[in-house]
Amino acid sequence: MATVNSYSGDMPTPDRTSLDQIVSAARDILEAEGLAGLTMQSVASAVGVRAPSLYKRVQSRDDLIRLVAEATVQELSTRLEPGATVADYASEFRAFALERPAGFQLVMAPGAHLPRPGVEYLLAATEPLLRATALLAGEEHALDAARTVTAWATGFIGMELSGGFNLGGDVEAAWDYGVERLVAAISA
Amino acid sequence: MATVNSYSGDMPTPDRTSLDQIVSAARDILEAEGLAGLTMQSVASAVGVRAPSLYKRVQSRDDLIRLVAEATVQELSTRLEPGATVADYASEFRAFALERPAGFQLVMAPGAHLPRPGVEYLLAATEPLLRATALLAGEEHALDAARTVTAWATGFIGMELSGGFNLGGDVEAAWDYGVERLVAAISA
DNA sequence: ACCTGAACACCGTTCAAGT
DNA sequence: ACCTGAACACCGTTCAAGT
Repeated sequence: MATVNSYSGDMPTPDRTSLDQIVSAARDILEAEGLAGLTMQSVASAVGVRAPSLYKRVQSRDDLIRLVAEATVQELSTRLEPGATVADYASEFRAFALERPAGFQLVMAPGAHLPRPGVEYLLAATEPLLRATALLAGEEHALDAARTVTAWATGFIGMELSGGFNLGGDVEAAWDYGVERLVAAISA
Repeated sequence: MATVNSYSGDMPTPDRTSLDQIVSAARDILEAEGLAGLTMQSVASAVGVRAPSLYKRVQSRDDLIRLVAEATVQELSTRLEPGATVADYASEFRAFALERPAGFQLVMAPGAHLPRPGVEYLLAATEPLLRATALLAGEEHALDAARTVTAWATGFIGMELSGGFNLGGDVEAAWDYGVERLVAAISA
């Protein structure tokens, strides 16, 4: 006679985890252990299953990494509210990067052989910046200006995260100097 | 009786490879196969020995990666001749990055858990740029200006390499626009 | 002295077998 | 239907044994 916890013929077993839980655990492991530490086993263990079970929800480790990247851009998008100035946008961009450095790097500077988030996620994140740069540089230079600001901010943050500022000096002051100069540079 | 090729007691066997050859092979593999493809076995096979032999010249895979990063910065340094303008410097920087994208990324945007080249290598590479920015921005802003230019160029190239320019538009024109604006921005 | 095979503890991934 | 152990082909690294 079947008890509540035993197998009862053809009754489907309840799911022991979910894709959301897997991606969320993967994001935390990425920040704590780096990309090399993001293994199928570590993720599986974090959500309470064995590694092979992950393949029910995810096609491969690369697929999981792509989902992590997409969740990261999506979170970034919600942080970058429309209506902000270019300086606000840059500030929020940097704050996010310092909170989730590994995720930020995965999105903004992935290695050549790493999966990239779908274009639609990147477009959503750059939308509000484009509106801010249009105000400064004019509609016809909005894209160039947005790229210039994004490139600078991404490069700056990357150097900051990888300790590239070992020549000394005040990092905050260097950021403020850069924002000020960039904004002036793209203003028509 | 011993022949030429057989072991003759205590005579040391001639080295079958060298550290230079190992690092050089590793750099080529990095570009061709990515960091994940840079395995001790692939490097060993490229230089004609077995993986365990590499540990005679290299402490670990991470140590080898550090040596690769340092050789890459060193090559970059020799390319960045003193006396160049900021625009020249940026151009050469980008040309190098497009030739050795994986090495460039390893040096300029390493993940948090990757080995970094020693500071002396980075200092040597930034020296000529500091002299160029001093001419434009004045001695007291030379460092801030150099960081701003380097951050922008690194970010731009990173976006270019990772396909971040999928919103369309002319990448060369965007580069020229950025250089022009940056140079103007840091000029006193 | 340098190099190697064998071994160990890990990876990602597949698949038949369990419930 | 979901989950698992066992298996396979890989990793990095160590070490005793070969020359």
